Amino acid sequence: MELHSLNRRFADNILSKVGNTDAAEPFLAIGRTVQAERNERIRLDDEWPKFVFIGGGATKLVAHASSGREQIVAFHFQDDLVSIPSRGPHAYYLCALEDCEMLVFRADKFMALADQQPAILGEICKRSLAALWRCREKAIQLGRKTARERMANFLLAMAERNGSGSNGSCEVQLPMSRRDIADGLGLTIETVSRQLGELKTEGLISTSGRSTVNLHDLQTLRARADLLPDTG
Amino acid sequence: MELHSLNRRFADNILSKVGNTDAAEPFLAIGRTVQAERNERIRLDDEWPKFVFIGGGATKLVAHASSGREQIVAFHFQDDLVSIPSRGPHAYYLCALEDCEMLVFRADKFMALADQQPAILGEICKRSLAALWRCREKAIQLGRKTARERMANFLLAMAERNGSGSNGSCEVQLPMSRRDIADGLGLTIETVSRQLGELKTEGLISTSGRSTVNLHDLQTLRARADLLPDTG
DNA sequence: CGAGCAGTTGACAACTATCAAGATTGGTGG
DNA sequence: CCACCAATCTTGATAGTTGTCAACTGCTCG
Repeated sequence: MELHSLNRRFADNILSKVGNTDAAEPFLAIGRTVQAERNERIRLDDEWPKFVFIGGGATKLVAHASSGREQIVAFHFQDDLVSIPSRGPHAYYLCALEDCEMLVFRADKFMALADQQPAILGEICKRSLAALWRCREKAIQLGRKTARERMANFLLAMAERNGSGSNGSCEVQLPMSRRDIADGLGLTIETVSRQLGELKTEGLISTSGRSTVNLHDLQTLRARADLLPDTG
Repeated sequence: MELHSLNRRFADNILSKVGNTDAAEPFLAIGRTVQAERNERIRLDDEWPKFVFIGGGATKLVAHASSGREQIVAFHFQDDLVSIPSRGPHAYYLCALEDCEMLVFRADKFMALADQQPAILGEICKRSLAALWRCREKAIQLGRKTARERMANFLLAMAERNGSGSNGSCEVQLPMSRRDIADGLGLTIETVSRQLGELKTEGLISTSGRSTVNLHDLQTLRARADLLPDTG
């Protein structure tokens, strides 16, 4: 992706409702363009909260506690706007799952500009609330679900995002390693591996290579995820 | 708290930056005043996402999965603005920890009004992001902390919010039951009780009655919470 | 084709949940 | 003011799930 294309994409996604294309300039002036390779951490000083616009690629937002334990707090993909706090009780960093391109803004400056454009503010608001809702769903998973339920839920979520095929069966490409899955679900890689093994044994899924998973019985998987029925 | 006072409080907290006191009227027109007693669930139809302004009292935002398992996703107190999604993978409800008074808004109508007042939009934005950051911290706890660490962290957080006394020691009033603590930390009440017991045995805390806890050694508790050191 | 890393599997330990009694607490009514 | 009651909390014994450590297997990519 060329620079021009990144800026364009940012304008289209975040500033689209403004109508005035000049609106992009002050934002681009305070934004820093960053390219990151697969598995590269995006360097962000801890001093200021940031907003990061993902122009292309997939990223994980990781928190680390001491003792080397890490928790992936969210995955973010093309066109997402990620809010990253400065270092608090835990330190956060953004890491590329695949080659990425992004725009990094100091949050205070970004908000100062947004304050002058209600449409942009509304967009940020909408996205923040969506992120909050997703984060709550993750909290429920981490607090009250078994390894089996988390795994089923994860596979279904991936299928919804980028699964192909339908009528009860579905092929999914996992863009992340077992470690990332584990860090996202609050489990260990061994437990993830074992859960996949059990699902295979039961015939609910099959795998080929490291990243391809075939879901054979979405309905049973949904039951395993222990979500609420559609109505009730 | 009288009605007038509730409306006033809403205006002061959420609309304060507008300057124009007439700005409150359209909001109050679409808001529903709700009183709730201790342990009462606030009835919210599942149809629409909501914003709830807490005029007074303390509340818990609870998600329930099937199997009767519940996870408290956040506690909210006076002057907080709570965003509640409509029923998704899990159902949410707001519940009063003590007698409460609040204003309930349909989120879409609320946002439509806010869109016309950048200052209000900015305020919502700021609060949403703060809620997101808190939620992420909770996710880390639920995903990667032991019962002991969660308990220490919880006590310290409560101390920070409403603890009295200082110089290494601190008295805290817990406004919630053991069940609520457990549901907030993703544990069972028995585990919560045992963790408190251990902390007592070690002399780090002492309790009197059900809700008073004395923290005797904040520094050691902080170490127990496994948070990052202040600089690192 | 082989090296190195990612993933799997197994044995075991640790932690937390579950089930089941008891013990406190704080409020109520005598 | 005291005794009692129901609810809440604590404690104990046990089982189940997940983490830890270690060995092994199988991808991928040079």
